[in-house]
Amino acid sequence: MSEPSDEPKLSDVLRDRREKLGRIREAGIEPFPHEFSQREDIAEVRAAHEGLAPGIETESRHRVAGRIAARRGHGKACFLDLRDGSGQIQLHAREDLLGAEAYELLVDLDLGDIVGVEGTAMATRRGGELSLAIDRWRLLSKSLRPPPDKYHGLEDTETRFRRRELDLIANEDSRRVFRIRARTISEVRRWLDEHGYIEVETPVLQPLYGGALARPFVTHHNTLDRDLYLRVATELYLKRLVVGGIDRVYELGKDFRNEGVSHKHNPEFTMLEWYEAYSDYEKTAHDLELLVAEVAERVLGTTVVKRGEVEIDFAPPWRRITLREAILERSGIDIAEHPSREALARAIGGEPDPSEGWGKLVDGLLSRDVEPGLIQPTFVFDYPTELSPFAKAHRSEEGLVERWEAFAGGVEIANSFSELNDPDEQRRRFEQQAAEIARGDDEAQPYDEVFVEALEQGMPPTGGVGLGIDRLVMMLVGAANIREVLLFPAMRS
RNA sequence: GCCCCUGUAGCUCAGUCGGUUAGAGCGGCGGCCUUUUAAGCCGCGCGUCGCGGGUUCGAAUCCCGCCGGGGGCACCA
Repeated sequence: MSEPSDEPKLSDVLRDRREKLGRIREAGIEPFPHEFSQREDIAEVRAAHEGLAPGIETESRHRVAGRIAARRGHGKACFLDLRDGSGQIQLHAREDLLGAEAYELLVDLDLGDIVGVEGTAMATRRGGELSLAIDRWRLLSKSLRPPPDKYHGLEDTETRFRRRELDLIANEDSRRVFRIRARTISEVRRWLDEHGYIEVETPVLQPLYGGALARPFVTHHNTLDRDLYLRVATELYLKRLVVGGIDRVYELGKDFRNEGVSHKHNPEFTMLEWYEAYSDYEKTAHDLELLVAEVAERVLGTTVVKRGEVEIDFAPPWRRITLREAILERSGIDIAEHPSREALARAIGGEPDPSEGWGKLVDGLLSRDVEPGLIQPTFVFDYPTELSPFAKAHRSEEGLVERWEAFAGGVEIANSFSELNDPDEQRRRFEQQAAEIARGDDEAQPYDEVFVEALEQGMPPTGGVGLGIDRLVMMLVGAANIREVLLFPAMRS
């Protein structure tokens, strides 16, 4: 659908618009003028005349601009729907107000053309719809391609995702999703800023990747003649900043993981990570439920969101359960009774993949049996050490680390731990990861000496959180697919 | 990577036990209409039936391959 403009055979629709453009130029009208200043947002005009009684014609003049979304002609008058970024308003165009020539040119416009108009506010007699009775107008940009169907909108998913501009033109639902996304990100920032966190930017291109169990994208720096990785997480750099004395730090940006796409995965996605010194995973859990509830309240006006038929309430406190209990509850398997890889594999019943250690098997139980059932916001606490190379050992449970993951709508939305700050223990964890790599796990962590040395410098006890922004937005808008909340999601091609 | 489904006009879709010239609504074009609301009325179909090959007297329809999309599996803190 992205053929060049000199395609050999234009459809009649396209040809007609080209011809119309020619006629406009011949008439001495510039179809792409430079500006249309001193206009009001359509939403402001609407607000100024809310509740105007049917049949009333005011003297109140307004100047607005936007795209023509629909037209209903009546001979020597017509109605146009004009939409800008703030909203939509009806225009009443009458030949007696505009003059014959201006009226004819207006009627000759196409749906999708962008115009600026001036007129007085009125409400129609029967419907009482607020309208502008226009007496001046000007073409601001000629549209050479037809807009999507004005009633059905644009439904083809491929076109909606590949040509998001058409989706935004056609579908109010889509416009709403991305307004909510923007407000969500801004409210998350505001919450962190107000709680004393410093926002930072760390490298996206990294000589060594780390901070998450994931495969990276590899790229190449030409003049340095070396491979670099696109970050899979911001974790290790942010903790170095905590070592540096930034006690409350966060970064909100893209991570990249070389993985397949699914309804909850996109190769590049927006992640928030924050770290608070002198804190632990109990505190971060409390902060997360507070943050999400406050953001939902500010963005949506409620902590309750609908997801299909189900209502999810983000008001704290969220349910808390240990990983062991969660798995026992959903699968009947008590992982504590099967401490070896072989025993657990036997309990599950499948033949274990040689690249899967005990931790991976536990992880499999979690994502297959537990995660889909966690609809109301839930913290799952206390994970196997093997799965969490950067989390601190549990203060009382052998073999576990102080880590939780938060789930809602059957999807993981956040992850947190009491950060490991013992450099020697961190070294041992990296060695464990090396063993996983040797076993064939290509998502294990490469050894990062600079990071360990940073810990040797001394890092205070710290709580850290990663919150998946796309997934949070999915929850807030009730989307079942991550692509609905990404403007330009990854597509096969 | 595997399995299933799918691709028809600018948009939304019908048509597929193989059979005349491929249809509808919206949009577009021409005409009527000065308070409509998916405005209405009259007339006009604007098309590489995803692409390539095959079977057949005849293919949108059946077969094979390719490309795009969707769903599921796998993968994925």
